[in-house]
Amino acid sequence: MVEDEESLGYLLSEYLGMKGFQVTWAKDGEEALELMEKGNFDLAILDVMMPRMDGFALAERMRINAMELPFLFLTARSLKIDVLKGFALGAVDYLKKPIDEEELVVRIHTLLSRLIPEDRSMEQEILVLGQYQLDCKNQKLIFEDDFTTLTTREMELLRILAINKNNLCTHKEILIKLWGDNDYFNRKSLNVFITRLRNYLKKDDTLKIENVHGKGFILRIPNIA
Amino acid sequence: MVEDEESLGYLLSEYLGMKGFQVTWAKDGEEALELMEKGNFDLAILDVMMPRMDGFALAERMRINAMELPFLFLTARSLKIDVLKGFALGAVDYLKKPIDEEELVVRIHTLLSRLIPEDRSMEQEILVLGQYQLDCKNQKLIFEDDFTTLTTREMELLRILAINKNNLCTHKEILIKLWGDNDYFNRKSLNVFITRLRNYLKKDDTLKIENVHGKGFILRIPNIA
DNA sequence: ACAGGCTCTTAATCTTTCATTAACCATTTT
DNA sequence: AAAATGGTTAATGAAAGATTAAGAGCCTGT
Repeated sequence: MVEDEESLGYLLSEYLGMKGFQVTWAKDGEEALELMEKGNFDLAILDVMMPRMDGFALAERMRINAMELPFLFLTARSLKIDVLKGFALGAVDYLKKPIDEEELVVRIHTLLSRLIPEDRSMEQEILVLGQYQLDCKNQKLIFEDDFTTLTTREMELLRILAINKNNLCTHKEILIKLWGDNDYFNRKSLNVFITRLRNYLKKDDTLKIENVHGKGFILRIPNIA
Repeated sequence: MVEDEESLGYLLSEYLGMKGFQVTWAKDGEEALELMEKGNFDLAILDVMMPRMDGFALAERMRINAMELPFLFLTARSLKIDVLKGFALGAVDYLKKPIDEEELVVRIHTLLSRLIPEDRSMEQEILVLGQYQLDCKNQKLIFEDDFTTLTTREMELLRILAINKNNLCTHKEILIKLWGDNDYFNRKSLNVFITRLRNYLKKDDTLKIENVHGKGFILRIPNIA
């Protein structure tokens, strides 16, 4: 929750805590962005009217920093233009003040129940990567008649890159999925694994793991017509 | 849409149809249930106050009949107890009358994008700039078969200009959005980036980044008839 | 219990990238 | 003409990334 106002912030964080949510209260946009870097949140509640960086600007910055965190706005400004702007920025809800705490709670529950169930249980077993094949279940990377046995981490990383081939996978996304936490050391680990995968994949020189500075990686696999 | 009132029902179904939705209008709960039996719907919009069977009762019946159709309520009764009851029944949203049609549209879009999993259009933002395409997620500026990887700042700046194509983007607006602060040095930085973008874009000489002295910049893209 | 593989993390070091700043010139406004 | 604003190019330094090697756990079998 990002809320500059002491009284409302206190009231809401206490109330939501009482209702079983784990709430972290940031008092301005800067603080919020720092906290979000760590990454372990399910939903952000942003006040629109804040002195230094308003909620809209914060949402914009979140997008720029590639935070894939759903957010909703709280605001007294119920002008139509603001509501539309809010949704245009990608908000999942837009609540007008005065906030009714109980309503907020049920709306959060509704949103979370829609947002969290992201089960990827039905994944493909064998992914084709250029001249390679990745057998996820057996953790084999197959090239012609030969194969390498990958470690669990290597396989999971390659699998994420492969599923999103030719599309950016952000550090955050990868780290949260594989390490459960986005910090300095895990990020270093990730680099080591990227190097390993690059080595494994160099038999097919059309495959490239590209880096997008400050953002993440892209496994580039040329599309053959 | 289930709405007993002639005028509002007509207005809304027309408006939503105009906005590209395929709308079926049921005038009471019974009719709604029949239609739902056979029809393939994505979302139900239920008025709460209806004479024979109200929206809540209808939602209850839908649950009993195991219809797994997401629904939202429209109502003039904004009593807290009603809002809570609405969500308790499984509503995905609860909108208070008077309805603002535009807000309704964006809320429906937001809901559908969350509810229909295959919708990846949100992330795949690709803007067309003359002969170029800007792939925002991957930070690529594509020209024919070739592409350049842009830095984050370059991409964000070009994105803002592109979204407001042929319209002025003020320095202030840009600086607040990308740098979070509007001062002398950031402004100098902005100039450097504008120069870079002009370089990237010169393969299509119909594209121009114009300066409006003392105000800001305009990305001019001729509209082809 | 402990030796020997594995696997992952941490460290150390080197390379690359990119936003910023500076320096200087051009253009526009007053 | 002076002052302010805008444009371009290049240098700089901090941050991010790449690579290699060493260290720390963790199984497994004896």
